[in-house]
Order: sequence, then C-alpha cells, then structure tokens
Amino acid sequence: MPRQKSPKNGRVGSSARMRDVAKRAGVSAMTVSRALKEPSKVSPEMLERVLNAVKEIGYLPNHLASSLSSNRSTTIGLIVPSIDNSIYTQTVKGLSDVIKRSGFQLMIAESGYDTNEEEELITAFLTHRVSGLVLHSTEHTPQAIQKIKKAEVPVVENGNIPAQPLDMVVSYSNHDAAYAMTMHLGRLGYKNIAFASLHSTHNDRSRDRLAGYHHALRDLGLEPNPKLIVETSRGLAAGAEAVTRVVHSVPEVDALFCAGDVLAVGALFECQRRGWSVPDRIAIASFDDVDLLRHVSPTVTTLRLPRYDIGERSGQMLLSRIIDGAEHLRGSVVDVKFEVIQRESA
Amino acid sequence: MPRQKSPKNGRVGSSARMRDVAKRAGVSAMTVSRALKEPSKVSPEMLERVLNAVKEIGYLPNHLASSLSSNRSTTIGLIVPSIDNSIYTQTVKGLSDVIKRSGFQLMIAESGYDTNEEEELITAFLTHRVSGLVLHSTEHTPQAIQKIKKAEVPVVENGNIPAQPLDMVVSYSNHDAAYAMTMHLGRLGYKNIAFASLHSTHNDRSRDRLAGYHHALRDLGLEPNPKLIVETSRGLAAGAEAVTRVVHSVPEVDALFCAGDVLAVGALFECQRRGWSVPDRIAIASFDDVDLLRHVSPTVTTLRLPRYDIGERSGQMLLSRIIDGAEHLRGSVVDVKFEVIQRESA
DNA sequence: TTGTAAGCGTTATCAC
DNA sequence: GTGATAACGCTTACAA
Repeated sequence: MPRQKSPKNGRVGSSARMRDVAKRAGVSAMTVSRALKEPSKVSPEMLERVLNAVKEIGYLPNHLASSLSSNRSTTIGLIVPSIDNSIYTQTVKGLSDVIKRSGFQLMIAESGYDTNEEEELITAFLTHRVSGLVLHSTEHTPQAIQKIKKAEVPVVENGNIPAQPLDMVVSYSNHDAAYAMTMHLGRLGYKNIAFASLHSTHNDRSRDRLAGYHHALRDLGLEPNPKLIVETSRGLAAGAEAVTRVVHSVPEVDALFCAGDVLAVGALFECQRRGWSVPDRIAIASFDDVDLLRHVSPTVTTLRLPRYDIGERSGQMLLSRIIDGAEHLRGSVVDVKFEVIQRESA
Repeated sequence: MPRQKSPKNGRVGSSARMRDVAKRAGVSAMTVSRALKEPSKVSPEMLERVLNAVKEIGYLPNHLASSLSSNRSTTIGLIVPSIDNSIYTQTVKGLSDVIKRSGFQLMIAESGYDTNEEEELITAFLTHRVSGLVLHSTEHTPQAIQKIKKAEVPVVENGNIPAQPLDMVVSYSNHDAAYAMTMHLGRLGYKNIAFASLHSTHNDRSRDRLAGYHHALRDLGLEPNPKLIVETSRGLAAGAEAVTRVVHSVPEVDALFCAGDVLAVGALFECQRRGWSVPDRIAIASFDDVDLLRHVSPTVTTLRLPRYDIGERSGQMLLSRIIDGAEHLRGSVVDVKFEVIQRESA
C-alpha cells in the first residue's frame, strides 16, 4: 500500500482538497468542481452551499492538478533579452495587463541576447506546459524551433518582423524605423549622417536597423562611409563616447542617429560639455521615445514605438488562440506603426 | 468507461509521456523517472538507454504532473507594485539570476500599489502552488496574511523593514535612508530642507521616508515646516513642478530632497531653465542611484541602494528554505546597507 | 441537476 | 538496481 497511510498527515501547508469541500457541503467533488468553474450548471442552493464550504475551509484550488487533468494551463511564458532594460518593461506591462484579465499568469525569464540560453528557457517553459509563448527575439536555434513546433504552442515574436516567422508576429520593423529616421535626417539636409548601435547585440534587430540606415542613404543619394558607423556599449557614457569617436574619425559629421537605448542622451550631454550647439554643429536623433528625451535641452528627435501596444496586442492574439481557438490567427503578422517625433535636436 | 478510449488520439501537442520513453527503452516508467532525477540510483547502461530514448522521442517532462505528485513545485511568485518602474528591475534581475541557477521559474505580477490587488495575486500564486513568494510591499490585507500563513509558504518582503514581518525580510530601511540623506544635507549647512515625495504611493515606504526626514530635522535642531513638504506625481515633469511649488511657498528654501523616482532630475532641469545655480541657489538630492544622476551637470547627490543584491539575497534565502529546509531562516530580517553618494548637487 | 469512475503524467512506497 | 502499484487533486465522460 504505497504513499501515506493516513491521508491527513504529512500534507504540506495543510491545504484542503476539493473532496474536503465536498464533504463539508455534503455533495460530490464533481459538484464542487462545477460550482467553481461553471456555476450556471449547478442549482443556486448547491452553489451557495459549496461557496460557503469553500470559505469556511479556506479552500484554494490546485491549479497544477486542474491543468494536468484538463490538459490546459493558464500560464504564458515570456522571454526578454534583458530584464533590467526599460525598453522591454512597457511591453511586459501591456502583456501582463491583458492576460491578467483572463486569469492567466506570466512566467518571465531573460535570455541575455543568447539563442542557446533562449532554447533552454523555452524548454523549461514547455515542461511547465505554458499555453503560449512570447519571444522578443526573432532568432532561435533549430532545436528551439523544433521543440516549439512539436509542442504546438502558439507563439508571438515581438522584437522585429522576421523573414520566417515562427507563428504570430506583433512588432514594428526595425529596418523601416531606421530607414524612416535616416530619411528624416536626409530631408533636413544633413549629408554626413553617422549611425551608432550597440555592439553587444549582434542580432537581426541591430542588423535590420543598419540595413534600414543604408537603404535610406542610397535613396537619399548619399555615399555610405564605414567610418560613420560606430558600435558602442550600453548607457549614457557610451553615447558620449560615440560622439567623441565619430567626430574624431569624421570631423565633418553633421548628424548622429543613435539606434539604441539611451545613447542619444549621452551624446547630447557630450555635445553640451563641448559647448556645441545641437543641431547646428551636429544633429542628434534617437530610437525610442523615453520620457527623458522630451525634458533635455534641446529636446531630442526620436522614434515613437508603440511598445505597450505591442505587449497588449501580443497578449490578445495569444489568448484568442488559446481560449477561443482562433486558428485563423496562426502565422499572422502585425506590422505596428511607428512615428518620427521631430523635436529640436534634428 | 470515461476519458478517451484511444490513448493516442486527441492529445494536445502530441507530447510524449514518461511511459512512452519507458517502452522505447524497454524499462519501467519508474526507472525513467529515476534516471532523470537521480541518475546515480540507476545503472550506467540503464541511464544511457533511457537518455537515448528521451532524445529519440523528444521527450519533455511534465512539470505539472511532477509537482502534483511530489507535492513540490519549482516556481516562485514575485509581486511588484509596478512592472514598468526601473527601480524594481534590478531586484527582479537579482532574483531571477539566482533562482534560474536552481531551475526555478519566476511568476511575476504587478499590484499597482494596491493591497487588495496584491491579495488577489497572492491567492492566484498560491493556487499555482508556488513554493515561495517575494513581495515588494510590506503592507498586506489581513486575508492575504492569513492565506500565506495557512499555505505555509516561505515569503520574503523586500521593499522596507516592516514592524511586523510576515516571514523573512531583505531590505534597506526607508526611514534610515531618508534620515541619512537629510542629515547629510543638514551637516552641509542647509537650513530649509524641502522634501518631495510621490502622492501616488501612500504606503509605509513613503511614510517611513517622511518619518526619517522629520527625525533628522529634529536631530539637526531644525524646525519642521509643512510647507517644505510637497507631494507630486511621477516623472521628470513632476520633479520640475516640485521645485516650482516649493519655491513659490517658501522662497528661502535652500535644499530639495526628492525621495522618489527621477524627481531629482526633473528638479535639476527646472533649476537649469531658471538659470539657477545648483547647489548655490538650491541643493538637490535624490533617492536612488540611477545612471542618469552621474551624467547630468551638476551631478546629483543620491542614495545608493543595493537593489540587485536585495533580489539576489531574497532568492538565496528563499531557496535555502525551499530546497534545504533551512528553518532557522524563518523570520530573519536582513537590513541591507546603503550609502549616501555625495556629488556636486549637494 | 448530480454523482460515479477513470484517467491526466508523474512520483512515493514497498517488494523483489 | 528495478519494477508494480497506488496516489497526488482535479476534470472528462457517462450514467442516473
């Protein structure tokens, strides 16, 4: 006779089970289950008896058992490259707001911009039987792709518009955004437009931004100059350094497009230290509409990307697939809009 | 005869089970379980056969079933007041880094600074049978406290040092931090020290900061002046507004301690717009060492709080309790150190 | 509308 | 060292 002999002893947390509620209410466990999940399928007096028993006992349903039995879970896995990057938090919040309304829980992990790490996390999430995945990255190991296909879990990618989507996509196009800003600078008359990006992230998002920049230069009839492209690390200091380096190698530079993080603010501060007028000596443009850019002087021209909306929309599409079985959404790509916000710096 | 008649049909994701692996390897399911969880308890040749079968089939263990059966889970629930607040992301990362090493997953939710919302989230996490909880808030509804006690789940609170801890605590003291900074300003000779805080968060953290400020004024022999206390909303604009308001009501103000978010930077910008010299006309101090404060001019004096360490330490203590059953940690309070970082603004 | 029994995929227990 | 079996707490399927 395996397991505990005495069913009341040794139970962790002394948590009551459905059958305890059932006994207390003088009904079957099945009626308790129905009362809690489909109250309409139970007579009013039954419902009340059950709910009273639940309260008296302090019963908390066991989601593990419920998910196992029903073969459906209420958790969604989210993998971001970095947890402590303000860029992602808006998207996380959008996603969180949507799924919590449907009683879903978010599992979050960070991949550190590493596809192998991402694969491990995907595997871990699948063993937890998440009912959906949200991936910021659009590059994955073959094994990761295979596992996702096999698990038949709906997925949303939302950091870029990939050439070969895994499933659903909700994102802006990094290429198009960088293209738009570069064109903006070109139309303003800038001729030597530098481009700063983060060397820490050699992924398709960075590459697409660079491609968009080059594409715009071509359309503007400007000659690309490798010396105008600088790769830096993250943060304000890196932005300052980008200015220093590009001005050193190409003194005639007249605009700097910072395609990452808070680089633009760092660049602006450096110009201020040098006593340079922005945009007269050099124009500055940024890639994300963080609050700070509106409050520095001069205010900084940037791209507004609907990061919250991306999270919200991702959640909605995922839930439609999971709850409503909206198979028509399979493979759909939502290319969200973005705006160039012109301010004083360019 | 309930359930599916044909066990192979209708299975979501066509996911293989342990018994499929067992059949393939020509062993029992129990041996597969042992091979995966306690490889040392299985003969080498068995182990290899099992691992091969796992690979061939592409088997992914089912954590729901495992947790249900073993009555232990590998998820930890984290509740922060706000997901899109950079203050918390460092702590989240510290926690995430630690628990991922032990194969635990993080469930994250946001309470919106609302204890009732927090109670709902705690309940949800408990139904998911998380094996530990990390709460930023130190104020909870009586029901939330009762549920946690009943569930016997280890908890770490880490936003403040509460008078009555729920269980473990890893935090700095908001009172002591605000006291230290106010004393710092007082020792520098400032006599009319204003205090700005966020009106959106009427919680013990805000109250303790204010108490620390008052305590320091008393020790400095300075007369408290209600007009020197301003409550504002969040963000740079709010910081600017704080300056405007306090200067209007108390023109002789000579220092402003911004005890929240990026208020100090907003305040600094406002001073710059007014052409005021900081700290000569007015000194400015902040509450958190965000990167920006080191890069503005003048650089801003602030408090360095070990936010990453708090997350890391919280995770370690939680895991010790969960994995090693370290009961001696129950109720332990870790009052982490902080520093006043003196810079140019005060 | 309510109840009964089997089963979800794993692990604890005991027997070999 | 390995296997058979019951059990984890719940829901599906069907019967009453």
